[in-house]
Amino acid sequence: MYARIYQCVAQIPKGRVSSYGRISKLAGGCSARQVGYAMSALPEGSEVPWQRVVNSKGGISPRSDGESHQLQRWLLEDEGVEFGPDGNIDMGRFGWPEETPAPRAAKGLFDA
DNA sequence: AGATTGACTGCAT
DNA sequence: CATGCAGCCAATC
Repeated sequence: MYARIYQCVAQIPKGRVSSYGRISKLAGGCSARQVGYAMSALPEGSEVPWQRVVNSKGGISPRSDGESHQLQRWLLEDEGVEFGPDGNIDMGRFGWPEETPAPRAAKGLFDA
């Protein structure tokens, strides 16, 4: 069912993250909710890097667990993803796909 | 079968 | 800049 979503999530390169909305579009035009729903329904032993899926703010959405979101952040940091002071990820650097306006600042960050 | 919820998103106030 | 509301599609009750 969610195979499409899981597949898209699995396509996220290591050290990158994507938002529900993007995944939903990549998944075939579903809604972001279905992505989140799929994540909630995601089995524990899944090979799907659900941790790379974040909200539009590039941050982690607190779910029912209350602790898993911290684990998610930990996993992302372990992959090389850098979190901002607001607990958000720089979509200009780690966002995937890089369809962001890519301000010249982001380019500099890449080189930096 | 109808109503409600859901790890969301974007625009409007 | 923070809160509110409507849209989205699918699953669960």
